[in-house]
Amino acid sequence: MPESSATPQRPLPVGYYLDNFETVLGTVRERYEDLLAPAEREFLVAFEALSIDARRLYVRLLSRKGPIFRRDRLQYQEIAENLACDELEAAALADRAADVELRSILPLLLRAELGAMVAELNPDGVSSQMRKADLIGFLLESVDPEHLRRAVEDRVDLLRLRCLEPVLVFRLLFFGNLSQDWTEFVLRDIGLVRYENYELRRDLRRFPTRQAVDDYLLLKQSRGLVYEYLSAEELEPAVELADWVLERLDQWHGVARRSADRIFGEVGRALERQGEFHTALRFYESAVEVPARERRTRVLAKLGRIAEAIELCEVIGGDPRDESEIVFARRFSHRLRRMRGEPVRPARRRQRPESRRRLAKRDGTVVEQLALESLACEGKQGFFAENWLWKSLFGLAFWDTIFASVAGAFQHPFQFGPLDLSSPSFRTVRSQAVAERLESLRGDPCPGPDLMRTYEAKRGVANRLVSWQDELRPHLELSLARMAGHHLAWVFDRLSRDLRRYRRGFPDLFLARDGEPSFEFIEVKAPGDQLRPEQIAWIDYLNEGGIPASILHIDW
DNA sequence: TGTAGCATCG
DNA sequence: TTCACACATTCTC
DNA sequence: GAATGTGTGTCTCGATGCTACAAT
Ligand SMILES: [Mn+2]
Ligand SMILES: [Mn+2]
Repeated sequence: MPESSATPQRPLPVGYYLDNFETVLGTVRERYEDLLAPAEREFLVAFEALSIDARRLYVRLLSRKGPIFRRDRLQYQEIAENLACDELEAAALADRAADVELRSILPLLLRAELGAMVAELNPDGVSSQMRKADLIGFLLESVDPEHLRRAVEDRVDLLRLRCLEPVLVFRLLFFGNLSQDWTEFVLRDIGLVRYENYELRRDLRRFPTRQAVDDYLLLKQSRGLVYEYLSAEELEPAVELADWVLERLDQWHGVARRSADRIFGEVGRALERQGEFHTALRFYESAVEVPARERRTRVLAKLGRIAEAIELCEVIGGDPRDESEIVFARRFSHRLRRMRGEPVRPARRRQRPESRRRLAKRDGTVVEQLALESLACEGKQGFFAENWLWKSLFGLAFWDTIFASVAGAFQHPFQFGPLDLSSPSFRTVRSQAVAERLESLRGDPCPGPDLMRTYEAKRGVANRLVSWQDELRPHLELSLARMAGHHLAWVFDRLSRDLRRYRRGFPDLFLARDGEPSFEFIEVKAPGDQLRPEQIAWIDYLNEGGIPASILHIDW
C-alpha cells in the first residue's frame, strides 16, 4: 500500500505554495477572464508586478489564520520579510491595520503581554489570576482607547492582508465551491489524496456569467447570516433577509438556487414554531427541495384549508421527489379525509418478512453490532453493510462511467466525482454506458473478480462512492462471493436513476447463509425505532428482485 | 511545570 | 469542518 | 406520529512547536 506512507517521495520545491497559487490564477484567467470584475483584474496586475518574496509572503499568509498578523511572527527562511511587507503595503495588498478595532487586535498579544499592559496602564487591576479573555475585557473597559492603542503599537507591529475578496472569487472560480482551498494541492502532492486522472474539458463552465458568481457568493453569505440570526433566536432580521431573497427569486442564477432554498426552509420552519403560518407558507411555496411541500401541506391543514391540503397531497403523490413524499402524501390525505368524515378504506398493510429476537442491552455497543454477534453465535457470518456496501459496489462497477468525459462534469483536478453524480442526469446523460454495464452484469454469474480487479487497480483513488478502508475489503469480497451479477444489476438499476435519492435506506446487515440465494439482508430495528420510507422502499424492491431482505425486531 | 489544544507546514 | 445519514428521545394527539 | 436531539463517519494526515491554563 504505497499511498499509506505519509512521507513524500520527493520534498516539495521551495516556494511550492506560490506555484500552486499561480496555477490557480493562471487557470482562472484562462477560463474566466471575461467574467472578472475590475477589482479582480487589478489584483492580478498588482500581484504579478510584485517581487517573488512579496508574492510568497502574501500566499503564505493566505493559508494562515489571519487576516491580521504580528510582524514578528512572519519568519520564513525563503522570504525577506521586511522588504516583502513594505512591498505589499506599497501595492495596497496589505496595511498596518491602523483602523482595526482593538477587540480584534488584543487577542494577538500573549497573555503575559496583556498582563504587563494591565500593570502599566491600570495597576489597580489584579491581573495575575485572570484568564486571557478577561484581561482583554478588562483592558477594553477600564483603559482609555487611545492609551490602549498606543500601548499596543509600542509592543507589536501588525500586518493585515487586503484584497481577500478577489482571492475568494478566484478560489470559487477554480474549485467551483468554497469548501476546497489551496491545501488540496499539497495533500495531493505528498500523496495523501490521490485523484483519478479524468479529462478536463473546457467546454462547459460551472459559472457561465458574472451574475452566477455574484449570486452564489451573495446567497451563500445570506444563508450564513440567516443561520446566525436563527441560532441567536433573532427571527425578525432572518425573515427580513429571507424576504429580500424571495423578492428577487426569479433573478437568482441557478447555481445559487440551493442556498435560497435552504434559507426558505430554515426560516419557514422557525416561523412555524412561532405560529406564524401565513408567513411560513410564503417561503415554503418558493422552496423546491424536500420537505418544503410536506411543510406546506401541514401548514395548510393547521390553517384549516383542508381542501387545498388534500389537493396538494394529490400533487405530491402524483410526482413525488423522494420516498418520504410518497408515504406522506398517502398518509396525510388519508388522515384529512377521515377527519372530514369521508369514508376511507384502511390501507392494506403490505406484508414483509420479519422476525424477532431478544438481546441483552449493552452500553457503548450499537444494536446492529449486538444483532450481528447474536447471529454469529448461530454460525451466521455477516457484517454491517448499510449504505457503504452498495455505494462502494456501484462505484467499482461503474468506475469508468463515473469518470467518463462529459461536458461540464469535471472542472478541476481535485474532484471526487462528476458534478452531476448525485442527480438524475447522471444516468440520463450516460444512458448508453449505464445500460451496457447493467446488461453485462446481468449476464455475469460471478462479477466478483472483475470488481476486485478494479478495486486493486484504483485502490485509494478518491471516489465519492467508494470506501477504501482495509477492514472493509473482506466484507466486499464476502458479498461478491455470494451475489450474482443480476443481483447487483437489479440494485444498480434503481440506484443509478438518482444517487441522491436512492443511496439511503439500505438494510443494516449483510448475512451469508445456506440455500439459494446464499445471502440475505437484515434491517435491525430496536424498540422505538421505526422503519423509514426509504428503508421500506429498498426492502420491498430488494425482495421483488429476488434479494432476500427482512426486518429483525429486537426486544431487550 | 505538565498538558491539552491550537496553528502551522509539508 | 460541514454535511448527510441513522438512530434515540421527548412531546403531542 | 411528529419534532427535536445526538452520534458517527467523511479517509482531510502526522509531526512539530507554541500557548493558555491550571496544577504544583
Ligand atoms: Mn441502519
Ligand atoms: Mn436499523
